[in-house]
Amino acid sequence: MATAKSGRQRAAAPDALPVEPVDTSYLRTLVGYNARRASLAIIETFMVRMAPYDLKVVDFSVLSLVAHNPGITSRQLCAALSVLPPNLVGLIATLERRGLIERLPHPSDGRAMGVHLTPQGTELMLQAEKTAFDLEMDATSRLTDAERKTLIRLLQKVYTPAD
Amino acid sequence: MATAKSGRQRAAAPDALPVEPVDTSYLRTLVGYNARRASLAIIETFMVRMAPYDLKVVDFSVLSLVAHNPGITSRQLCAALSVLPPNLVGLIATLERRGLIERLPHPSDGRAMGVHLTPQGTELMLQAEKTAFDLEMDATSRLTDAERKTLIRLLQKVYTPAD
DNA sequence: TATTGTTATACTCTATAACTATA
DNA sequence: TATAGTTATAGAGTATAACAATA
Repeated sequence: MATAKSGRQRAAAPDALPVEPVDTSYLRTLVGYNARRASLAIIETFMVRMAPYDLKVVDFSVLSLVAHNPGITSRQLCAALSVLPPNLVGLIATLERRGLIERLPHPSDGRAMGVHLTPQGTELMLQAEKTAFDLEMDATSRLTDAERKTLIRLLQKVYTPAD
Repeated sequence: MATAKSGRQRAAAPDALPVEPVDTSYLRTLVGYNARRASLAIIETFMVRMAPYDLKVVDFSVLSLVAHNPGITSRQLCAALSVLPPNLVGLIATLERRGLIERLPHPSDGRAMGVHLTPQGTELMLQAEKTAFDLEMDATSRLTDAERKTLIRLLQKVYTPAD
Protein backbone atom coordinates (compact mmCIF):
# COMPACT_ATOMS: atom_id res chain seq x y z
CA MET A 1 0.00 0.00 0.00
CA ALA A 2 1.12 3.52 -0.65
CA THR A 3 -0.57 6.11 1.40
CA ALA A 4 -1.04 9.79 1.79
CA LYS A 5 0.59 12.05 4.25
CA SER A 6 -1.72 14.98 4.04
CA GLY A 7 -5.00 13.22 3.85
CA ARG A 8 -5.72 15.64 1.10
CA GLN A 9 -5.90 12.93 -1.49
CA ARG A 10 -8.41 10.93 0.44
CA ALA A 11 -10.81 9.49 -2.04
CA ALA A 12 -13.75 11.60 -1.21
CA ALA A 13 -14.97 14.52 0.74
CA PRO A 14 -17.34 13.65 3.56
CA ASP A 15 -20.44 13.91 1.40
CA ALA A 16 -18.97 12.81 -1.87
CA LEU A 17 -20.76 10.60 -4.32
CA PRO A 18 -20.85 6.92 -3.44
CA VAL A 19 -17.92 4.94 -4.76
CA GLU A 20 -18.37 1.33 -5.68
CA PRO A 21 -16.89 -0.57 -2.77
CA VAL A 22 -13.68 -2.50 -3.36
CA ASP A 23 -13.08 -5.91 -1.84
CA THR A 24 -9.99 -5.56 0.35
CA SER A 25 -10.61 -8.70 2.36
CA TYR A 26 -7.47 -10.44 1.18
CA LEU A 27 -5.14 -7.57 2.01
CA ARG A 28 -6.78 -7.29 5.41
CA THR A 29 -5.57 -10.78 6.28
CA LEU A 30 -1.97 -9.51 6.13
CA VAL A 31 -0.37 -8.17 9.31
CA GLY A 32 1.89 -5.90 7.23
CA TYR A 33 -1.06 -4.26 5.47
CA ASN A 34 -2.91 -3.62 8.72
CA ALA A 35 0.20 -2.40 10.53
CA ARG A 36 0.98 0.02 7.75
CA ARG A 37 -2.54 1.41 7.63
CA ALA A 38 -2.69 1.81 11.39
CA SER A 39 0.68 3.55 11.55
CA LEU A 40 -0.26 5.89 8.73
CA ALA A 41 -3.56 6.72 10.44
CA ILE A 42 -1.76 7.68 13.63
CA ILE A 43 0.99 9.56 11.78
CA GLU A 44 -1.65 11.55 9.95
CA THR A 45 -3.13 12.65 13.26
CA PHE A 46 0.36 13.25 14.60
CA MET A 47 1.26 15.63 11.79
CA VAL A 48 -1.88 17.68 12.23
CA ARG A 49 -1.52 18.00 15.99
CA MET A 50 2.24 18.67 15.90
CA ALA A 51 1.95 21.31 13.21
CA PRO A 52 1.69 24.10 15.83
CA TYR A 53 5.13 23.08 17.09
CA ASP A 54 6.46 22.81 13.52
CA LEU A 55 7.66 19.29 14.26
CA LYS A 56 7.54 16.37 11.85
CA VAL A 57 7.61 12.80 13.11
CA VAL A 58 11.36 12.53 12.65
CA ASP A 59 11.96 15.90 14.38
CA PHE A 60 9.91 14.79 17.35
CA SER A 61 11.76 11.47 17.48
CA VAL A 62 15.15 13.17 17.43
CA LEU A 63 14.20 15.69 20.11
CA SER A 64 12.65 12.99 22.26
CA LEU A 65 15.77 10.84 22.07
CA VAL A 66 17.92 13.87 22.91
CA ALA A 67 15.64 14.70 25.83
CA HIS A 68 16.01 11.23 27.30
CA ASN A 69 19.63 10.75 26.27
CA PRO A 70 21.46 14.03 26.90
CA GLY A 71 24.73 14.18 25.00
CA ILE A 72 23.66 11.56 22.44
CA THR A 73 25.75 11.64 19.27
CA SER A 74 24.59 11.93 15.67
CA ARG A 75 25.88 8.44 15.13
CA GLN A 76 23.61 7.11 17.86
CA LEU A 77 20.62 9.08 16.58
CA CYS A 78 21.16 7.67 13.10
CA ALA A 79 21.33 4.12 14.43
CA ALA A 80 18.32 4.45 16.71
CA LEU A 81 16.12 6.06 14.07
CA SER A 82 17.52 4.37 10.97
CA VAL A 83 18.31 7.71 9.39
CA LEU A 84 21.38 7.85 7.16
CA PRO A 85 24.05 10.26 8.41
CA PRO A 86 23.88 12.62 5.43
CA ASN A 87 20.16 12.98 5.98
CA LEU A 88 20.50 13.83 9.65
CA VAL A 89 22.80 16.76 9.05
CA GLY A 90 20.23 19.20 7.77
CA LEU A 91 17.72 18.05 10.32
CA ILE A 92 20.07 18.72 13.22
CA ALA A 93 21.16 22.03 11.69
CA THR A 94 17.57 23.21 11.50
CA LEU A 95 16.79 22.24 15.08
CA GLU A 96 19.96 24.01 16.19
CA ARG A 97 19.06 27.14 14.22
CA ARG A 98 15.67 27.10 15.89
CA GLY A 99 17.41 27.16 19.24
CA LEU A 100 15.95 23.82 20.34
CA ILE A 101 19.22 21.91 20.61
CA GLU A 102 22.87 22.69 21.08
CA ARG A 103 25.91 20.66 20.22
CA LEU A 104 28.80 20.43 22.64
CA PRO A 105 32.18 18.74 22.18
CA HIS A 106 31.99 15.10 23.15
CA PRO A 107 33.86 14.51 26.43
CA SER A 108 35.84 11.50 25.28
CA ASP A 109 35.74 11.50 21.46
CA GLY A 110 37.09 14.50 19.64
CA ARG A 111 35.37 13.51 16.42
CA ALA A 112 31.90 13.51 17.87
CA MET A 113 29.52 16.13 19.16
CA GLY A 114 27.07 15.57 21.99
CA VAL A 115 23.56 16.86 21.36
CA HIS A 116 21.62 18.51 24.20
CA LEU A 117 18.29 20.25 24.51
CA THR A 118 18.35 23.97 25.19
CA PRO A 119 15.96 25.35 27.81
CA GLN A 120 13.63 26.29 24.94
CA GLY A 121 13.94 22.77 23.56
CA THR A 122 13.13 21.30 26.94
CA GLU A 123 10.11 23.55 27.29
CA LEU A 124 8.88 22.69 23.79
CA MET A 125 9.27 18.96 24.37
CA LEU A 126 7.37 19.05 27.64
CA GLN A 127 4.41 20.36 25.69
CA ALA A 128 5.03 18.21 22.60
CA GLU A 129 5.23 14.97 24.57
CA LYS A 130 2.02 15.87 26.33
CA THR A 131 0.42 16.53 22.95
CA ALA A 132 1.77 13.23 21.64
CA PHE A 133 0.18 11.39 24.53
CA ASP A 134 -3.17 13.10 24.02
CA LEU A 135 -3.13 12.54 20.28
CA GLU A 136 -2.30 8.87 20.74
CA MET A 137 -5.24 8.45 23.03
CA ASP A 138 -7.51 10.16 20.51
CA ALA A 139 -6.16 8.19 17.56
CA THR A 140 -6.65 4.93 19.45
CA SER A 141 -9.85 5.89 21.22
CA ARG A 142 -11.61 2.75 20.04
CA LEU A 143 -9.20 0.68 22.14
CA THR A 144 -9.52 0.06 25.84
CA ASP A 145 -6.44 0.66 27.98
CA ALA A 146 -5.89 -3.08 28.15
CA GLU A 147 -6.18 -3.43 24.37
CA ARG A 148 -3.74 -0.57 23.83
CA LYS A 149 -1.26 -2.28 26.11
CA THR A 150 -1.74 -5.60 24.33
CA LEU A 151 -1.34 -3.95 20.94
CA ILE A 152 1.97 -2.38 21.93
CA ARG A 153 3.23 -5.66 23.35
CA LEU A 154 2.37 -7.59 20.19
CA LEU A 155 3.86 -4.94 17.90
CA GLN A 156 7.10 -5.07 19.86
CA LYS A 157 7.19 -8.83 19.47
CA VAL A 158 7.01 -8.31 15.71
CA TYR A 159 9.91 -5.90 15.37
CA THR A 160 12.09 -7.02 18.26
CA PRO A 161 14.35 -9.88 17.23
CA ALA A 162 14.04 -12.97 19.38
CA ASP A 163 16.75 -13.28 21.99
CA MET B 1 10.93 7.62 13.10
CA ALA B 2 12.44 7.39 9.67
CA THR B 3 13.58 4.01 8.62
CA ALA B 4 15.53 2.20 5.99
CA LYS B 5 14.16 0.28 3.12
CA SER B 6 17.21 -1.68 2.20
CA GLY B 7 18.47 -2.56 5.61
CA ARG B 8 21.80 -1.55 4.21
CA GLN B 9 22.05 1.40 6.53
CA ARG B 10 21.55 -0.72 9.59
CA ALA B 11 23.84 0.62 12.19
CA ALA B 12 26.19 -2.24 12.36
CA ALA B 13 27.19 -5.47 10.78
CA PRO B 14 26.43 -8.55 12.85
CA ASP B 15 29.76 -8.44 14.66
CA ALA B 16 30.29 -4.71 14.74
CA LEU B 17 31.74 -2.86 17.65
CA PRO B 18 29.39 -2.33 20.56
CA VAL B 19 27.36 0.85 20.37
CA GLU B 20 26.40 2.61 23.54
CA PRO B 21 22.76 1.72 24.06
CA VAL B 22 20.17 4.46 23.64
CA ASP B 23 17.17 4.78 25.93
CA THR B 24 14.11 4.47 23.69
CA SER B 25 11.70 3.70 26.51
CA TYR B 26 9.64 6.83 25.99
CA LEU B 27 9.11 6.31 22.27
CA ARG B 28 8.18 2.71 22.96
CA THR B 29 5.16 3.89 24.96
CA LEU B 30 3.68 5.33 21.75
CA VAL B 31 1.41 3.15 19.64
CA GLY B 32 2.43 5.09 16.53
CA TYR B 33 6.13 4.44 17.06
CA ASN B 34 5.60 0.72 17.60
CA ALA B 35 3.17 0.39 14.69
CA ARG B 36 5.60 2.12 12.38
CA ARG B 37 8.54 -0.03 13.44
CA ALA B 38 6.53 -3.22 13.11
CA SER B 39 5.21 -2.31 9.68
CA LEU B 40 8.70 -1.38 8.49
CA ALA B 41 10.09 -4.66 9.79
CA ILE B 42 7.51 -6.63 7.85
CA ILE B 43 7.89 -4.48 4.73
CA GLU B 44 11.64 -5.04 4.82
CA THR B 45 11.06 -8.80 4.78
CA PHE B 46 8.41 -8.34 2.12
CA MET B 47 10.77 -6.51 -0.22
CA VAL B 48 13.43 -9.16 0.09
CA ARG B 49 11.07 -12.06 -0.49
CA MET B 50 9.15 -10.37 -3.32
CA ALA B 51 12.31 -9.32 -5.16
CA PRO B 52 12.26 -12.54 -7.26
CA TYR B 53 8.86 -11.45 -8.60
CA ASP B 54 10.09 -7.88 -9.10
CA LEU B 55 7.14 -6.60 -7.10
CA LYS B 56 7.22 -3.71 -4.67
CA VAL B 57 4.62 -3.40 -1.94
CA VAL B 58 2.46 -1.08 -4.02
CA ASP B 59 2.73 -3.34 -7.08
CA PHE B 60 1.62 -6.32 -5.02
CA SER B 61 -1.24 -4.32 -3.55
CA VAL B 62 -2.44 -3.21 -6.97
CA LEU B 63 -2.24 -6.71 -8.45
CA SER B 64 -3.96 -8.20 -5.42
CA LEU B 65 -6.83 -5.73 -5.66
CA VAL B 66 -7.14 -6.42 -9.38
CA ALA B 67 -7.11 -10.16 -8.72
CA HIS B 68 -9.96 -9.90 -6.24
CA ASN B 69 -11.80 -7.11 -8.06
CA PRO B 70 -11.67 -7.90 -11.80
CA GLY B 71 -12.43 -4.81 -13.87
CA ILE B 72 -11.52 -2.40 -11.09
CA THR B 73 -10.84 1.13 -12.34
CA SER B 74 -7.79 3.33 -11.77
CA ARG B 75 -10.02 5.63 -9.79
CA GLN B 76 -10.93 2.82 -7.40
CA LEU B 77 -7.35 1.64 -7.09
CA CYS B 78 -6.27 5.16 -6.21
CA ALA B 79 -8.95 5.46 -3.56
CA ALA B 80 -8.33 2.05 -2.03
CA LEU B 81 -4.55 2.48 -1.88
CA SER B 82 -4.37 6.24 -1.32
CA VAL B 83 -2.23 6.69 -4.39
CA LEU B 84 -2.70 9.90 -6.34
CA PRO B 85 -3.90 9.38 -9.92
CA PRO B 86 -0.79 10.83 -11.60
CA ASN B 87 1.35 8.44 -9.61
CA LEU B 88 -0.65 5.38 -10.57
CA VAL B 89 -0.25 5.96 -14.29
CA GLY B 90 3.35 4.82 -14.56
CA LEU B 91 2.75 1.97 -12.20
CA ILE B 92 -0.13 0.59 -14.25
CA ALA B 93 1.79 1.15 -17.49
CA THR B 94 4.71 -0.90 -16.21
CA LEU B 95 2.53 -3.76 -15.04
CA GLU B 96 0.78 -3.72 -18.43
CA ARG B 97 4.11 -3.69 -20.29
CA ARG B 98 5.15 -6.70 -18.22
CA GLY B 99 2.06 -8.52 -19.43
CA LEU B 100 0.62 -8.93 -15.93
CA ILE B 101 -2.52 -6.85 -16.44
CA GLU B 102 -4.63 -5.68 -19.32
CA ARG B 103 -7.02 -2.78 -19.55
CA LEU B 104 -10.38 -3.18 -21.24
CA PRO B 105 -13.00 -0.55 -21.95
CA HIS B 106 -15.31 -0.12 -19.00
CA PRO B 107 -18.74 -1.59 -19.80
CA SER B 108 -20.76 1.39 -18.60
CA ASP B 109 -18.37 4.35 -18.40
CA GLY B 110 -16.59 5.40 -21.55
CA ARG B 111 -14.08 7.46 -19.62
CA ALA B 112 -12.82 4.58 -17.52
CA MET B 113 -10.82 1.46 -18.19
CA GLY B 114 -11.35 -1.79 -16.31
CA VAL B 115 -8.16 -3.47 -15.16
CA HIS B 116 -7.88 -7.27 -15.34
CA LEU B 117 -5.14 -9.80 -14.68
CA THR B 118 -3.73 -11.64 -17.68
CA PRO B 119 -3.18 -15.38 -17.36
CA GLN B 120 0.48 -14.60 -16.59
CA GLY B 121 -0.62 -12.10 -13.96
CA THR B 122 -2.95 -14.65 -12.41
CA GLU B 123 -0.18 -17.23 -12.33
CA LEU B 124 2.28 -14.75 -10.79
CA MET B 125 -0.18 -13.67 -8.11
CA LEU B 126 -0.96 -17.25 -7.11
CA GLN B 127 2.70 -17.65 -6.26
CA ALA B 128 3.12 -14.13 -4.87
CA GLU B 129 0.18 -14.42 -2.49
CA LYS B 130 1.51 -17.74 -1.28
CA THR B 131 4.90 -16.10 -0.71
CA ALA B 132 3.22 -13.19 1.09
CA PHE B 133 1.50 -15.61 3.44
CA ASP B 134 4.72 -17.50 4.17
CA LEU B 135 6.70 -14.31 4.68
CA GLU B 136 4.08 -12.94 7.05
CA MET B 137 4.27 -16.09 9.13
CA ASP B 138 8.05 -15.85 9.24
CA ALA B 139 8.06 -12.12 10.04
CA THR B 140 5.56 -12.69 12.86
CA SER B 141 6.92 -16.03 14.02
CA ARG B 142 7.15 -14.86 17.60
CA LEU B 143 3.36 -14.55 17.70
CA THR B 144 0.97 -17.43 18.29
CA ASP B 145 -1.92 -17.80 15.87
CA ALA B 146 -4.23 -16.31 18.49
CA GLU B 147 -1.90 -13.35 19.03
CA ARG B 148 -1.64 -12.72 15.30
CA LYS B 149 -5.41 -12.69 15.06
CA THR B 150 -5.69 -10.32 18.03
CA LEU B 151 -3.03 -8.04 16.56
CA ILE B 152 -4.88 -7.73 13.26
CA ARG B 153 -8.15 -7.05 15.04
CA LEU B 154 -6.66 -4.29 17.18
CA LEU B 155 -4.85 -2.69 14.24
CA GLN B 156 -8.09 -2.58 12.30
CA LYS B 157 -9.77 -0.88 15.23
CA VAL B 158 -7.11 1.82 15.03
CA TYR B 159 -7.49 2.67 11.34
CA THR B 160 -11.15 1.87 10.83
CA PRO B 161 -13.34 4.82 11.73
CA ALA B 162 -16.01 4.07 14.28
CA ASP B 163 -19.40 3.38 12.75
C1' DT C 1 -20.46 21.22 -14.64
C1' DA C 2 -18.11 17.14 -12.76
C1' DT C 3 -15.23 13.05 -13.33
C1' DT C 4 -11.60 9.67 -15.46
C1' DG C 5 -7.33 9.44 -16.91
C1' DT C 6 -3.24 11.76 -18.42
C1' DT C 7 1.11 14.91 -18.91
C1' DA C 8 4.35 17.82 -16.98
C1' DT C 9 6.54 19.23 -13.11
C1' DA C 10 7.85 20.40 -8.31
C1' DC C 11 8.85 18.93 -3.81
C1' DT C 12 10.29 15.76 -0.23
C1' DC C 13 12.52 11.71 1.28
C1' DT C 14 16.08 8.38 0.95
C1' DA C 15 20.50 6.61 -0.84
C1' DT C 16 25.52 6.68 -2.57
C1' DA C 17 30.22 8.49 -3.10
C1' DA C 18 33.78 11.02 -1.48
C1' DC C 19 35.99 14.03 1.66
C1' DT C 20 38.06 15.91 6.73
C1' DA C 21 39.32 15.32 11.07
C1' DT C 22 40.07 12.33 14.79
C1' DA C 23 40.63 7.53 16.95
C1' DT D 1 42.88 1.44 9.20
C1' DA D 2 38.39 2.66 10.96
C1' DT D 3 34.91 5.96 12.57
C1' DA D 4 32.09 10.67 13.20
C1' DG D 5 30.51 14.04 10.69
C1' DT D 6 30.00 16.52 6.44
C1' DT D 7 29.16 17.86 1.34
C1' DA D 8 27.31 17.08 -3.03
C1' DT D 9 24.30 14.63 -5.68
C1' DA D 10 21.34 10.97 -7.47
C1' DG D 11 17.16 8.48 -7.18
C1' DA D 12 12.56 7.23 -5.44
C1' DG D 13 8.26 8.67 -3.70
C1' DT D 14 4.61 12.06 -3.33
C1' DA D 15 2.35 16.46 -4.53
C1' DT D 16 -0.05 20.20 -7.55
C1' DA D 17 -1.81 22.26 -11.91
C1' DA D 18 -3.76 21.82 -16.16
C1' DC D 19 -5.57 19.35 -20.02
C1' DA D 20 -8.67 15.98 -23.23
C1' DA D 21 -12.43 12.89 -23.38
C1' DT D 22 -16.66 11.47 -21.46
C1' DA D 23 -20.62 11.73 -18.03
